[in-house]
Parts: sequence; C-alpha cells; structure tokens
Amino acid sequence: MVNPAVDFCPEMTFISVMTEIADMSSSSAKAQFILYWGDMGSQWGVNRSVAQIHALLFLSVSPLNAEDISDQLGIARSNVSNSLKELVGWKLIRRIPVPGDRREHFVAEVDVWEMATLIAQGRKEREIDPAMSAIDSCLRQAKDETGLDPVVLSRMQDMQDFLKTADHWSSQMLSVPKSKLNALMKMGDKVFSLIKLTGKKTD
Amino acid sequence: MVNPAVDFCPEMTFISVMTEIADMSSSSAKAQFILYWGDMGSQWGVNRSVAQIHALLFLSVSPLNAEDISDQLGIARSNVSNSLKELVGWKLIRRIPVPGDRREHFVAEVDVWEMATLIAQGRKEREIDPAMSAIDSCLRQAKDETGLDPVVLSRMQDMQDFLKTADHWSSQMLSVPKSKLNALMKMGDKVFSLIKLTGKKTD
DNA sequence: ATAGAATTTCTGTTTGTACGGAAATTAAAG
DNA sequence: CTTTAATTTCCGTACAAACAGAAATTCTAT
Repeated sequence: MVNPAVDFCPEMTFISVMTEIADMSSSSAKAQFILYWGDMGSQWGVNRSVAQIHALLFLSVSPLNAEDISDQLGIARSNVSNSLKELVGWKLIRRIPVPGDRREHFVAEVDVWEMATLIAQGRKEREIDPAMSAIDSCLRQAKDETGLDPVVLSRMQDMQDFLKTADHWSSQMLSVPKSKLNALMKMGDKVFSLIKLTGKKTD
Repeated sequence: MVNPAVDFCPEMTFISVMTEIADMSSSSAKAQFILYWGDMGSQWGVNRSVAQIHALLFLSVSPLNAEDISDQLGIARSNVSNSLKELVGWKLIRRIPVPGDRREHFVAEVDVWEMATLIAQGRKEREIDPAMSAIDSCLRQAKDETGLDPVVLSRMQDMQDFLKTADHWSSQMLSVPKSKLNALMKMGDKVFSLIKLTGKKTD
C-alpha cells in the first residue's frame, strides 16, 4: 500500500497526488498541465509517469535531477529512473551536466515542432516499420500459396501499397528542416484548395 | 480459466490460438495476416480481438456474422459482440443485411485510403480534441494566475499553437476526397523538394 | 582502495484490462 | 402470447503493466 491513509479513505489517493506536486500551489496551472498531460499520455498508450515527467521537464526552466522529479511528482525514484531512460530513448529529453553537482540532470526538448518530429520518428520506427515487414512476410508466403483466394491477395497488396506510400510520404515530411515546417503548413492551405477544385470529387 | 491445458502448459496458449483459426490451414497467409494484425494492434493500443476481427473482415469476400467470427478466430461470442460494436463505432466495419438470414452480418471498409481516413478521424476525435480542450483550460487558468513564471506560460502557448495548427492541417487533409489523395501524395514529392531547396536550412 | 552517494536492477504488490461463460434481454416467428 | 434464436450485459478469473521499496551495482572523490 502506497499510503496508509488510503486504507480507510480511498479518496485520499487523489488528494495525496495533488499535494505531492509540491512546490506548485497544487492546483496551479502548471500542476494542472502535468496532471492532464499524464492522463492524456495514458489514454494514448504512453504510461502516466513517463508523460508526467515529460510535462514537468517541458515546463521547467532549469534542469532537474531524478530526485527533484521524484519529490515534485511523488513518484518512486526507481520509477523515475526507468521513465527517464525511456524519454531519453525517444530523445524527448537529454542529460545535461550541471557544474558542481555530480547527479544527472535532464532537460526536455522545448521546441514543439522538434518534439512532434521526434515522436513521429519514434512511432514510425516502433509501429510502422514492423508492420511493413510483417505484411511483406505475409505476401511473400501468399504468393507461392496455391488456392489462395485472389481477393485476399489483392487486399493484402492494397495494404502493402498503402503502407509503402504513407511511409515514403512521412519520410519526406520528417526530412523537412523544422525551420521550414511552418512554411509548409501555410502552403498546405493553398495546395489543398487547389486539389479540391481540380476535377470532380467522387465522394 | 480460459483453457484448462494452460494450467500445466503455458505454451498451449499460443498453440490453441493457432489451431483455433479453423478453416484456414492454420499457417496460411491469411491466418498469418490476422495473427500479425492482431499483434500489431495490441502493440498499438487497439486490443487484439478487435484487431483480429477487423483483419478477418478485411480479408473476407462475403459478410460474416458474429458466430462465424467467433468460430473462425476462437474468440468468445460476447467478446466478438463487444469488439464488433467498437469497430462499428470507428466506422471501420458496417452492418449489412443478408436476405433470408436474420442474424446480423458485417463487412469491412476495404478501401485502404478510406480506412486510413477513418482511423485518423477517430484518433483526432478521441485524442487530439480532448488534448486541445485540456490545454485551453490550463491556459485560461494560467492567464489570470499571478506569479506564474512567464516561461511556463510561453511553453504552454507554444503547445497550444502547435496543436491548433496541426489540427487545422489534419482537417484539411481529411476533407480531401479520397479520389484525390493519391494525386496529393504524388504532388507531395514536388512540394517537398521545392521546400528543401528554398533558402538555407538552419538544422 | 574505500567510503559515500547516485543510479539501476530486482522482486513483490497493486491496479487495470482482456476475455470467457452464464445470465438476462431483445427480437423474430409461429 | 409463447417459444426459440440472437445479442448484449454482467461477473469472475487470468493476464499484463505500473509501481514502490529494497538490494545491488556503479560511480566519484579522497
């Protein structure tokens, strides 16, 4: 049991979480943001601790060490340690040395466009690429399988085509220097209206 | 307990899954695809049953009813029922009446571009939109909060800006008729090279 | 080399989610 | 209105992920 008070008063869990976000008046905008972010993360497939730590570092002016984080969020040190490792793996945060302090300190990438790129890259590597090789392997097998319904084969191929195109497109996107991204987004509007005007839409 | 054999032989779980994909030679390309798809789904945040059922319907030539699915995948009827409901919610499958059969039958959207659009729409509604309103609420609070570090405020605003732009862009994208999507993707290449040539990149 | 501090790994517990089976509800046919 | 088939809701179990605390390891300074 994390907190003995919870034994006879379950609602305490919420309260203790709140008060554990220490040196922010507990319901400050910053604390709210961190809470929301953590919640969203878990909605999203990212675990809550990781998302909260990320939010905390994203809003932090100065580098934080593991203990700072553990204290401010009320999360166990070990947990913080693992979460930091994961965030470093995504390159969303990085270690930074603080003179005269031998503990490891961390700062977050604060450019939101850069963040988005990093997340997109990570998701591509962890989700799209494996999917593509899985489909490839299926199709390799399907092609020399006798008596396979041609519709099945063609659906699989459609899927492979789609993944290839999407993959290529996202690579292009990721290779655009972030200084140009805003320009691209703005140009997007023009391109879209152009496209929608050409020919007749079928749906 | 799902399967009594599992009690003394955990590996049986895998084996039983395999043999339960009944009338496809169990390691056929189709069965492989379904297995992969289910696995990917769970990697992805979608639960395995849902993903498997979707794959089965995607590769299916004719509409299937709940019992067909339950039998072919070896998943409990109740489970199939809930999963179907979820897939209908995403509009990835739809009910279709089969003359002379009072059971409900289902078919999947088979156009991969349409599928992608539906998924993107769903994710936007379930993940992006709530995030945006959460941030909005934080910022509303932050603005009339005295003594809030200006850096914190500006970081939150950056995030809000980003989400707004990305949201707008993706709306545009989703409103492109799918018949035009391929054209857009192809044009994409040109636009990207153009962008990368203009001016000097800063990273 | 050793003491002390910082970090990571390990282990048990807790929490949440997936899922099968039964019970309940709904819908159709006679 | 009753009977039977189809579907959904409910509930308990099983599985997996998150997490805290302790133990073990690594690192740094002396």
